[in-house]
Amino acid sequence: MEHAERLLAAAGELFYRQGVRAVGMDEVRAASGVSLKRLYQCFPSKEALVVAWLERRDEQWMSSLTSYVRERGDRVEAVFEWLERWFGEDGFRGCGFLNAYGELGATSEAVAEVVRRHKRRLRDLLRELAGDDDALAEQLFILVEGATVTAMVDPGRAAATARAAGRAARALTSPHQD
Amino acid sequence: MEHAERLLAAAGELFYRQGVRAVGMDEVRAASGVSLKRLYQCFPSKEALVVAWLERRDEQWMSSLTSYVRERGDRVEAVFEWLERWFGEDGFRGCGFLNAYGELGATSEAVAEVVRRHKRRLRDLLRELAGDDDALAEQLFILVEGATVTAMVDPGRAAATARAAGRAARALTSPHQD
DNA sequence: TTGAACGGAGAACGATCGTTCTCTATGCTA
DNA sequence: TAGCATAGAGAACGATCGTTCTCCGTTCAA
Repeated sequence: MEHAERLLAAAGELFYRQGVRAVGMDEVRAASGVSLKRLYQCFPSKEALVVAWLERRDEQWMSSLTSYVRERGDRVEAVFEWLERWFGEDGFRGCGFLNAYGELGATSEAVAEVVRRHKRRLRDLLRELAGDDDALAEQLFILVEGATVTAMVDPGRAAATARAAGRAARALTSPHQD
Repeated sequence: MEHAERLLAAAGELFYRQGVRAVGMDEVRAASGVSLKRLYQCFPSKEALVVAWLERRDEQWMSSLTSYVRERGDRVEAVFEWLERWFGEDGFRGCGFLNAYGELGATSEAVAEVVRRHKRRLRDLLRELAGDDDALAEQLFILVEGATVTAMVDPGRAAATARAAGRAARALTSPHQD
């Protein structure tokens, strides 16, 4: 359906930029150009819209990161190059999943579940890039998460943050080589 | 004033557990036992209450972490031992500052500012523990932030997350010694 | 040309929000 | 005892929320 896509794009932009609870359904209607009646035909509640947004964001975010690192020979460093680009995008405001979890995770189990699923997928990708080294993958995951929230709070130094995390990743991946 | 402390304790618990916007002022009144009239005498608006909560939390959180590492000879590893304890506390739900920033940072400049100030203080402490090595301090900061949000989303593995971050910190601090 | 199904605009609804106001009881001062 | 300031309980207010409903114009089959 055409309308669902317009709704998800408009709602996602608003949710990400302002936080979920700060955005009313009428604001989604105005930004998407889809009538309120059809909005509720596509998504029976605001919670359903939020969950659908996060699922779509998971697919797009993971697919963008995955194809970037695939094109660069599955090197771990490519993850942090990709992060640096992402942090520099207009309107970057941290991890939409972590923000949604902090805001709604205690209230909505459906939101908490889709966030955990996204983080599991990210961890799986990092484990694969780490050659199935679970301990290293966990450290890389922590670096990615830490760099992302740090870049959110201090966007002026976001590029430096991504590079610092990338250097840490390199040191952890090849601890005896520098 | 006695009432302000009761209000901050009750409101902080609610804000941290449920998210700020999910908590109404009447809920704060009920949990604190302070009348609505006096609540607004102590804090002229909800935003003022939120900011005061974050400032108090900054003092308590930083002072708890600082005294813990001081008692252990200012070792960097002590930071991650402290994190592991924190993650295991009842009701742990990640970093209250990051959660507040994600929820309100785009709306309230006062909230954004107090969060940035708290993160600056944490970074300053880590820089001191890192012997004024800025690059190392930045990596330690990223590890602390990453471990905290990871522990929020997956509390069942929070202790393992803290230890993984601690091992990464050790490797980065003494890269040629293991 | 008629009529029935549909869709959009937006009014309406009940709930809840942050904030203020009213009312009454209490205690203190003269 | 009389009068006044104060405080708490909670009603009230206007705004806004998520959600539903009403109205009216359009489309298309017969």
